[in-house]
Amino acid sequence: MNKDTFTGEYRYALDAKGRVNIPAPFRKVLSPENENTVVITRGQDPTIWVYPALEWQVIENRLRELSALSPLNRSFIRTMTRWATPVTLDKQGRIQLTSDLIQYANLEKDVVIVGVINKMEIWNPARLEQVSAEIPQSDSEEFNNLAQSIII
Amino acid sequence: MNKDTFTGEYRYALDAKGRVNIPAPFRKVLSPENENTVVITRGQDPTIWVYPALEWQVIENRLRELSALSPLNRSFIRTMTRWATPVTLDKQGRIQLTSDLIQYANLEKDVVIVGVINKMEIWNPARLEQVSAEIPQSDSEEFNNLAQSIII
DNA sequence: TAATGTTGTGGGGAGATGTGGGTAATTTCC
DNA sequence: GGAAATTACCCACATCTCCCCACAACATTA
Repeated sequence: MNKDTFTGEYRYALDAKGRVNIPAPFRKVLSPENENTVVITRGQDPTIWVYPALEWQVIENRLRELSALSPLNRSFIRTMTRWATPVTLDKQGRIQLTSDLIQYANLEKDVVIVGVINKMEIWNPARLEQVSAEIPQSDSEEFNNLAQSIII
Repeated sequence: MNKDTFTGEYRYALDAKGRVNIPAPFRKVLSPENENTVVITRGQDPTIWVYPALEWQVIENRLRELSALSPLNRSFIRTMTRWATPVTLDKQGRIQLTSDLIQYANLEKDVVIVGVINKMEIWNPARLEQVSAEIPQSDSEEFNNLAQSIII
């Protein structure tokens, strides 16, 4: 099985302390070098992105190359890092979310965790449906072009 | 976890003596070679920049390489070094700010500390929101290009 | 069916963390 | 040199966070 590659969708409950389970199949492919640590941050959609620690370091290294002299770069670095928090899985395989991220993703009790190859996304189920409906789907030309460029 | 690399955002209170807490997660990644010492100085935005002592030495070396012959270089070197003050964390993990820097960053009781990879920034919360709103964001082409080249 | 392990969810308690204040040492100014 | 002000270091304590244990539901195997 591919290491650090996540696919599939799972439903869990966010508990009163703001903890959420990482799906057992995802825990199994999370490579040991991550030391049970992931980085949670704001996604581009209203969702929480969950990167394996190693994968996030790639982003960090790229950010480090950017000079802080340009205002645009400073702002970009800040928006990227501002919401990023490393968290470690507890003995039960859960992570603790920050209240800001819970708010940002509109999470309530029930959440959906989706594997999107190199990271996971934590969604409010209703929001996920909403966004999925808005975005062009299989009937759109763009979607077909993408599909043709990747599927073999 | 990456040493001397800071991400995330934390809220603290500046006390009557001008002291602020360094977020516990940041203290944990601050490598021992820094000997609990950081350098605080004026940021390019209205914020206080906080460098680990080691990282500041890298900056100093770069400044040293800049020729002092050009007036522009002299001015740049002067503004970077003029306000730079090394401070040591106390037993509780706080640092003492200088009144000049507090004024420069418009700090009042509540402050926000943001990790931006190689340093931290101490902000007046209102100022941070203001600057974030001013700078071209997702609607700017340049910003999107940066995002596409870095986000994975 | 019984036994055993895995998974998801809840909660309690020890230790860490954030914040205020006090006292002694040091500096500043006349 | 001495008084006043500032700084540096230490202690106190309420709150919160993280780590551990518990347990029910389900799956797996003997």
